[in-house]
Amino acid sequence: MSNRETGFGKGCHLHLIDGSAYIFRAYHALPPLTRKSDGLPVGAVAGFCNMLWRYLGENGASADAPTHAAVIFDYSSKTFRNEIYELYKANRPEPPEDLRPQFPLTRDASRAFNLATIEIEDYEADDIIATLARQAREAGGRVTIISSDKDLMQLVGGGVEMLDAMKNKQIGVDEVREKFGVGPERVVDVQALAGDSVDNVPGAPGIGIKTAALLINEYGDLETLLERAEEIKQPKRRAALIDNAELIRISKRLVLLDDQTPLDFTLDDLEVRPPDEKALLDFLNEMEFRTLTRRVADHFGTEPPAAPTLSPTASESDAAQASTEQPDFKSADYVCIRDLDTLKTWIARIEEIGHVAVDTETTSLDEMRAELVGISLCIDAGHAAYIPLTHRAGGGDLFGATELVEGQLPLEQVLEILKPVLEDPAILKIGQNMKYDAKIFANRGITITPIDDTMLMSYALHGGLHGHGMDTLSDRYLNHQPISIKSLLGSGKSAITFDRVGIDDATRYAAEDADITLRLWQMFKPRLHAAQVTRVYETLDRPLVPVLVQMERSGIKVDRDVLSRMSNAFAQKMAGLEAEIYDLAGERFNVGSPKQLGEILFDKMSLEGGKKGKTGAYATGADILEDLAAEGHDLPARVLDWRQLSKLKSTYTDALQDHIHPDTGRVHTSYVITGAVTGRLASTDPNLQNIPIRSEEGRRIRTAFVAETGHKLVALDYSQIELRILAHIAGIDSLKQAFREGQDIHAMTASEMFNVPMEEMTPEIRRQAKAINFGVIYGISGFGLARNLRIPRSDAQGFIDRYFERFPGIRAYMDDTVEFAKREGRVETLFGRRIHTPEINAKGPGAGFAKRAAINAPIQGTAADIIRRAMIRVPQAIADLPATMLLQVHDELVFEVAEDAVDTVTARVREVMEAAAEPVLRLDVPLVVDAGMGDTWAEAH
DNA sequence: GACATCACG
DNA sequence: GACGTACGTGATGTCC
Repeated sequence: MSNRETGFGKGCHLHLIDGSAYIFRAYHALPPLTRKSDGLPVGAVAGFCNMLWRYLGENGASADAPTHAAVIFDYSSKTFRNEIYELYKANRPEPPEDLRPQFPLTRDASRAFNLATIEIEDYEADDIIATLARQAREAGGRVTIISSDKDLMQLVGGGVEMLDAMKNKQIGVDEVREKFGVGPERVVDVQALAGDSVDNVPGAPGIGIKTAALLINEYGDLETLLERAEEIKQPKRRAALIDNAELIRISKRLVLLDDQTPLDFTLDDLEVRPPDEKALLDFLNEMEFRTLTRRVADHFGTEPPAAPTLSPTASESDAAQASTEQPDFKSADYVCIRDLDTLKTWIARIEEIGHVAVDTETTSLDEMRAELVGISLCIDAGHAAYIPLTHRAGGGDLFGATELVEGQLPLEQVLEILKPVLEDPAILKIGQNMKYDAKIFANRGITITPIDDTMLMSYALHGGLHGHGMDTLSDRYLNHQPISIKSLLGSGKSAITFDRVGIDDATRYAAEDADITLRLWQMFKPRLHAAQVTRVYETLDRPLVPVLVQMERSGIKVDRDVLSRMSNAFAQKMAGLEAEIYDLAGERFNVGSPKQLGEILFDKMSLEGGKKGKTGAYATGADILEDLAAEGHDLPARVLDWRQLSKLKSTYTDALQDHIHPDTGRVHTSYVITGAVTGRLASTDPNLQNIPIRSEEGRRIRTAFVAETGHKLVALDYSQIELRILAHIAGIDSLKQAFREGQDIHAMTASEMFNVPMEEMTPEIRRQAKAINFGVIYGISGFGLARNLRIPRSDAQGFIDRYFERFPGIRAYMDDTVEFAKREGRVETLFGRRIHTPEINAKGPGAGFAKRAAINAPIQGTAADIIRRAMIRVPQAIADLPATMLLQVHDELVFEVAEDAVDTVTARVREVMEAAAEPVLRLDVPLVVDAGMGDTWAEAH
């Protein structure tokens, strides 16, 4: 290949720079810079350029300067290794959105530095590096690989070294041996055994680098080891090797680099050339890297080219930029689009820029019933447009119906024109609470994608600090109070719908909303990185939007007759109870009024009981009435019965009927993604996450939730997920072991705590241990446990003390978590979701609440993250099956499935749910999912 | 609109 | 030593 007489050979020194690795490292190491003139993300490019410049500077002068150099990139994520093993690198998340446009720019950067820039389809950068390193070595030259990637360490030796440019650390044979426990020539054997969760190389289960090195050193090499696997004494290791021999061999093929990559150039083509002064400066200037441009210009002894930036005084910070360059809201330009030409001009501009803030105006907050009234768009701060579509004149005839106002483009036509834009994968649609708009569009046959959502960004950034509604965000982050919807619609009975709002007012309001959304997006987008919540936003929150859109639009079928019959039965029973209650009280009063009830019980009948706090009213909660009933008083007992029926009737059997959609015959709840600070969803209108189940009477309500004919409801729920997570986080070996062995965890806790053998366990002791287990998750206190178990506080404290004695790791977790929260003002889930705890350092009772919330949040939140991950993966897993995901109830998912697909769907969903933490997280405990099936939700659970 | 109550995980 | 408490939600009815 190379001409050894005159070309690459002895005395030559080849530098191979692992470009792809540096992009990712630069991206994660640096704050998210954007180009000032247009907001193009360039942080990774900046880091990459700085690295190259430093590299050239350090090497240019040294005696060890490279004679040849190249930067090597990955061509794409799919390579020939996917042919060997389908799942190779299947775990890799998509690169973050603001990194993607930087990939081609880094190639440009490499070329601007006049370095040979190489990428080859189907091959990873590592293979090209391996091939070039082999060629150089065979030609008698030296090689330095600028990378810290452990996958390249197999190449070290025989004149090949590595250099971690960021740490400026050499990696030679000794360093490789230190890392892998074997020499470079056996690195692949160790990697094949140990596997790699990052690249999804399977390896042998239970064998890590340490064990792998031990085995390889003992048997010499991998093949010998596999052939003689029967000789291994440890039964687990032996089985792991014998059972997985094939997988291990595949793993080796995955980690073994291909040093025979076909290349259409020679080493001689990689000879170092000095950078072209003008090309380099032009590139850096175009990227608007001022400091580096100046530095490079100084080096060449020339003037830097004229900066293209707008304001010479603007500082590097985005805050300064926001205040100097953004028009204020007073001078904002909001237009009303009433003709096709204007609309098309806007669309052309959107296509050019590649993103747009979108907001829909409708007649209802209920997306399933809402009529689309208008759409607003915003491309850059201060410039927004509103497209009125179905505004109507006020007044109207007897039924309120009126003709459309003149001067509006036809709805259908506008949707037809907008559809390709809204569905264009190259145009980012930005919204505030996009789930709402996505449903509005979905009901009109438009799948809006891809999206960004400022509400979800705020949730990831500021969870626990404040709400994430547009008014709050605009006030806090833009210092602007938007036009209130109330000022347009009024409130209460006289409120009008948005279609009755005048088009001028509507334009001001709607365009402003889109404008605010765009400005919030510009502000939040770079902050996601700074706060390290990009992964949370991009992998846990945003992808949930289309999933929930599908679930909410599907709804669940509810049998009105069942509910109606139950309502009647409840009414009758309540009437009977009321009569008894009046009789016992000696007068008629409103049983539903705690105030009146308190006066009857404690004043008139002089029962024991006290006043309560702020309002001075008697407390008449269920626990107090239960105590009274236990003492033999009939009235409180009857009231308890009445209250239960009243609750079931008003909240469920009556209210649920009103939520049955007239067209679909189904109930469509709405999930609030930002509803709970911990990462849980909240369900509203109606809340389907609190349908009764604990009482037999209430449970019957679930028989009204039914499957379509020929279908079944399937419910799958995580067993004890929060306790499992606690065992993992706190690292409690005995609990972890119990979960691994499938033991009764509450009985085991009881046995440990009270020294009762499992065979002699009584339900009562187990019940107490169960209460303690739950208490621990909630940030246990003697008072709370005492109240829950109805035992003296000193006894409860004794239990807790004993518990901590037996499980000291739990106390350590609690103390560490509270300490972290006090120091950082937040806690985190295992997936990096941040939950802020602003009250934790407060004085007074608030601190107690904050402490317990801080202890609970990582546990509850990690569980919430896990089921989010499952929900995001499930639709793909069952895409080919006649099944629909309908509901989520924190640790449970409910599906409607064609009868003959029940078993397949159950198996697939269970698999997804049980593996939902992986590959990001490898829990020390198994996740177990229970499943049920039936014609109604009562049977399925 | 605040409060008490009670449904769920 | 006192404080005042289990964690996270939403819907309903009463009362001001």
